[in-house]
Amino acid sequence: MTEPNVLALENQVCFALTVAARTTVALYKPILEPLGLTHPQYLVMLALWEQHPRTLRSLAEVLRLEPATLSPLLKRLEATGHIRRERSATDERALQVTLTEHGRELRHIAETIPERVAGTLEMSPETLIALRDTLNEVIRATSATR
Amino acid sequence: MTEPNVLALENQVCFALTVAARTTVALYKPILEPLGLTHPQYLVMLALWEQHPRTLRSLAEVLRLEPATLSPLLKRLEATGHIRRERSATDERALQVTLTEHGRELRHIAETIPERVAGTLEMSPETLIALRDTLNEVIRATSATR
DNA sequence: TCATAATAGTTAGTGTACTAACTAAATGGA
DNA sequence: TCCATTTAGTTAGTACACTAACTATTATGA
Repeated sequence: MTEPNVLALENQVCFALTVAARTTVALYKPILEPLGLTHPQYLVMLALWEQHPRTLRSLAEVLRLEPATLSPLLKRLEATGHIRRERSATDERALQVTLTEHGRELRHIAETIPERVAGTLEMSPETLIALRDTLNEVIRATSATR
Repeated sequence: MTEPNVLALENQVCFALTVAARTTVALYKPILEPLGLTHPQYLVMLALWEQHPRTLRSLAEVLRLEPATLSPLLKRLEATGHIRRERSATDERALQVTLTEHGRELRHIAETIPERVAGTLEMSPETLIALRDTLNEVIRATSATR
């Protein structure tokens, strides 16, 4: 009776998770490059296309990132002309993030991206939806304090 | 007939993937801290417990990391006394990575880790295995050139 | 054999992503 | 009202993770 090796790299869900995340993000790189965006920046744009203006805090919450991570990222997005960063008039502490004209227009091009990515994944829509749901289950279980 | 928003953050598999990877890795942090390891360093240790000594290149391949990423990481693992870095006698280009006595001994403690992590995931073994298999499918599809 | 190509690591530069420590502004009792 | 507390961002420091450019060593083929 040979017991399974619990420490085998191949058996680690977390290893599969980090590698899958990296290889999938890498898939976006050539697609996002023409838009002048990195993948984390693209996620910020998705959040802003859904609702803008919104504060750094609001973005940090939906993206599940620390404000300290987002702060310099937003500065880079401003430098590339995608967004504007300005203090809220009603609350001087809050940083209002607004899409520029350029940032708004990118949405039309971006709309073709999910299909292109899904294409190279070679997986049925059902499998992808199931994967997404399981991942959200993982996120829920691993973020008990939120 | 309302068409689904393909750009909705909630619908992005890649977003769920990166967040799940980050929150799951975060789960390991307090567990690995007593061992003086980060999660990427832990993965290197897993690879070395399976087989050592082995070269930087060999590690980069199984971990699916660039040699440039692993190079400084291994230096940190050497500084904390987990491994030894030395040039191969037969090929002066190759970097042989060997576990130290301390690095070998950590394996016993590490053997309890997978169970503890799986516990907080609150998911059945079957679901976890299915998740791992789907992730490996994603990895395969997104790494066509390997 | 000897120049050329291939291979193995390293370094520099950029961009996340985190924690801890900080500043500034708003809030909320006493 | 005014001081303590909370809230919103920023900065500094550490650690990945990538590409591009580099050095050093080994392999190869005319």
